[in-house]
Amino acid sequence: MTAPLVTILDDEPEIRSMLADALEDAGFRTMGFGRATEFEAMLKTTVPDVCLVDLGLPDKDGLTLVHRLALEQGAAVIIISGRAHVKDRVTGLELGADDYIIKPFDPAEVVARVRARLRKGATSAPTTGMTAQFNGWTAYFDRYVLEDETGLETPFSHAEGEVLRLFLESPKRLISRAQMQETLGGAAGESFDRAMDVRISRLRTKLREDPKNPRLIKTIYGAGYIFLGDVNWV
Amino acid sequence: MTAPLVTILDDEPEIRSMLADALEDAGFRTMGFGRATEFEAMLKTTVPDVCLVDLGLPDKDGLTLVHRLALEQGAAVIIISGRAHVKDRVTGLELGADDYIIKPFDPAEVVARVRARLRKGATSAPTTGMTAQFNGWTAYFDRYVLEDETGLETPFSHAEGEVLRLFLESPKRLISRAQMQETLGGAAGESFDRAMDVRISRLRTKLREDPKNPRLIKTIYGAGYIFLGDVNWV
DNA sequence: TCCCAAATCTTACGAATTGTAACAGGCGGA
DNA sequence: TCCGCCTGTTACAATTCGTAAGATTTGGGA
Repeated sequence: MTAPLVTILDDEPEIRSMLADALEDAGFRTMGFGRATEFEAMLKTTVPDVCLVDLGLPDKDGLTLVHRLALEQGAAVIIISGRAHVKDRVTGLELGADDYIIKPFDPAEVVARVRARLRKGATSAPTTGMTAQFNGWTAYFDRYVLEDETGLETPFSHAEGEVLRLFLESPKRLISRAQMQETLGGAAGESFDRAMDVRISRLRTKLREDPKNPRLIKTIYGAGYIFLGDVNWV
Repeated sequence: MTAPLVTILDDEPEIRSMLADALEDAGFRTMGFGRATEFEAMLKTTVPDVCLVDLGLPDKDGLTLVHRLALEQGAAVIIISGRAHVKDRVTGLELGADDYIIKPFDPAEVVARVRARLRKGATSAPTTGMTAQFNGWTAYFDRYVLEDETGLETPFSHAEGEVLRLFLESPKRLISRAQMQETLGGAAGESFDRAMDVRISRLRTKLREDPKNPRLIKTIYGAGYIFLGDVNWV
């Protein structure tokens, strides 16, 4: 199994990146979301291990989201909120949250609490497997190897794997540049997004895409990327 | 099924009764203790579901107690402490506590957090044994010896053993450099972290890894290491 | 249809990360 | 004390990945 996946749902980008940095230093994978709708779209294809949820979301009521998460998904839910009243905390926990952290918080404590949640039971959830098959390819994320339909193996790097995983977790769906930047560039410099293009370019090469006619990774000019391909996680 | 049993370990009688009242109102059974020794005596005959532990005990260090509890018993452990520093909270949680509540607290929140712990089935962490088998190798941590599939023995040092144990405890998962630093030398400066690389290099040699194509310990550039191999602790 | 600005792709290069050999200090046992 | 082992440090080679810059493509407007 690969590193546990922690999702971060918060409308403030600085908080997202601060949490992502701390969690990635601790060895977790992270995915960040600024809106509940994007987050919910992800849930359809991916099963996170721990969900950090900010209650003050612009587009949706966080509490009902928490309630649904706790009920439907096996993931642990940790609320992060500026509302410090005992009443808020109690209702949050009663609705199914596993923990409640008050803003402002120390990233180290968040990491510790995420670890505490994972320690118990949370591993029961069938985390997204470490192998995916698509269009003749097989991607082994534990070994960082991409396998041909003929059995020929091509290694891929961590950076390439991050992109590939993002695609495979949300196939046939538009992935905006910002979204990609978020879950990828967490640790890296925020400066130039050309880095992402290079990653994708390198990934395309390994997937032997025809530059004139990409079959798997399609560019949507001005919007983002879309990964076509019938993905099957094993 | 009977009501869950919550134990309260705190040297202040008022706090004990306040918590007991709130918890019993919520439908739990409770047992109160003013000293760690009494509490430990109880543990021999009874298995609580949730343990509330105050760190400021007169007769024993609360943290080591928490550590033992978390390790040996399957019970959930919630620390209640007057020490509010982030550092205290982090160490408490890292030692195995499931939650950390700061005095003064609202009984209603304690009840909510106890419920949250009970909601997810508490399962005890697997205690690591002294011997592990993986891919033809057998590691004896009590003897500091690594055994070949042919029975050939290679001794390994303490430093190498630390790394190997870390790998064997989390196989097929990305282990970040920071995480490794933490469980190994921790205190040392960040600048001299090359020591870790050397440890791993030496371990690789003993495992007879092919430098160009490591099969067991794989490096993830910019992220950490991953140990492939089917581990079986004995 | 043609043109242009913006967006994206690709290549080359260099900074940062990691591997490993060699050296040095420390510690314990003979 | 001497000797051997363990372990951290240094130095240099190898690898990865972001950045810069030029090439190419896209989409809208003339």
